[in-house]
Amino acid sequence: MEKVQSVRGTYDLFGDAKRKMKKVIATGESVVEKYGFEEIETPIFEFTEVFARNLGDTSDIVTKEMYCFEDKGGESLTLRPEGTAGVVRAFVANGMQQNLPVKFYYHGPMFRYERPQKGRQRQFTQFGVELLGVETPQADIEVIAMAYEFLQKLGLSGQITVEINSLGDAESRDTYREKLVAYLTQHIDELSEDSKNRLTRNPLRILDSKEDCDKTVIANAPRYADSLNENSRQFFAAVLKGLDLLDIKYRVNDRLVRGLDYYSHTVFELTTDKLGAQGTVLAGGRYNGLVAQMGGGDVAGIGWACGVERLSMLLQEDTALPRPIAVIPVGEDTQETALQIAHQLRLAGFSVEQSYSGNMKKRLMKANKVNAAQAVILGSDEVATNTATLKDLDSGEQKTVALADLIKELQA
RNA sequence: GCGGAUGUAGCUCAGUUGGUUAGAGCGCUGGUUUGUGGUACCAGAUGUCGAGAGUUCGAGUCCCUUCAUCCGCCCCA
Repeated sequence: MEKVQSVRGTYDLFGDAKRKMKKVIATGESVVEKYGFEEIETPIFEFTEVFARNLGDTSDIVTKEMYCFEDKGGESLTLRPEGTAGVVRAFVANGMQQNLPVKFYYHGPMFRYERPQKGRQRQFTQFGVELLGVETPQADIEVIAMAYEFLQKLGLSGQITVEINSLGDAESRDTYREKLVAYLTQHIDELSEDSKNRLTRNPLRILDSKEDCDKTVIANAPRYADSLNENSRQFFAAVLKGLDLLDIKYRVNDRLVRGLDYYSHTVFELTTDKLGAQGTVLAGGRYNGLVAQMGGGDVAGIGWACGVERLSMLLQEDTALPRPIAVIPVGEDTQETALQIAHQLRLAGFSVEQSYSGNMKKRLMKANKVNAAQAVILGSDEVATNTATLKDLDSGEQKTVALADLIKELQA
């Protein structure tokens, strides 16, 4: 075995990094369940078309980032690059239109063949929510509020900016696209090479280009808001009003367009400046056409997903494990008693570390290393009198207690 | 996919214009007498110097290739 390293862009997760990710997911679950969301688990791979057809032929995810493979039956399959398409597919496949609204959350690995950087892996974890069957702005408000509360509970709201925009309905989007393309075509010589390409492929993306020459052109570009029709305008206003009512701070960014084709109306991103170029930590939007596109009828949808690794990298403090109780036998003839006591304490709900070898000094050192709060010391003297020495490892104080009272003492 | 930087013990890093047995701190192991840790002191182990080829009497140091990480672009969570 020569290649012991993990494949590019993948990581072994353990220790503090793993604990932080668990904390992010557990926090997300507890928040989202209060809003009535239930967990769904869909397969980690799907027929390639599920992603190819629905994310948009022009998106980079589809054109160059998917892990596609053929199985032994000759089917083209793809490791999921994002969560929404799979959940919507499951929604349609299981006929869930009968019982709207449907609220799901999920978490698990996603795969994208990209160049790795900090906060960007080829296998990464997303936690996301999907709310299907609600057309009113109330859904947008609730879903954003949920995202906001989630980051608040993680202690991150202070370093996060909420950016929001509206792409409007299909009509508004088409109107704007035409206007924008017309404008940009006049200035095509001033655009960067990348943007010249995007002009035919995905012109909206030019709006958030980081190239200076693009920025100058964009500064005078037609504004998205001016292309929104009355319906779209009212919808967006209602969403913003709701956020105001809930005291959620946001910034309207009319350059914000999302990468995937299925978005309409509200789109939003929660970003930080602490992760370099990978500042987007949670993002989502409304996707009213997606269910119909998969043959599930006219059902509205909205959702978001967050990068669990990115969020956990923002968590400052090390996540502490619960402090165990160390059970320490002294001498050979006390081992069996120690085994029994450790077992009883565990049955009583305590977290117990048995040191497996060494003299008393060694075992106390190990107790210290696992951050034990108390040590139950069992020597032949103690065993002979049915007692144990209970030592507080913070203060160093110790006392003799009867074995019968041990659990009561530890609970105090 | 494009541009740039980096790669030396478990971790963070030092290593002088190429010159003999490659270093530090932290961590780890053992000890400072037999049943008392977290502090202190003493001792010890650990590296195919990312991998491969090359130049040279001699390469951790120079050239090339490759792999990986980091930064930026693209894109995105």
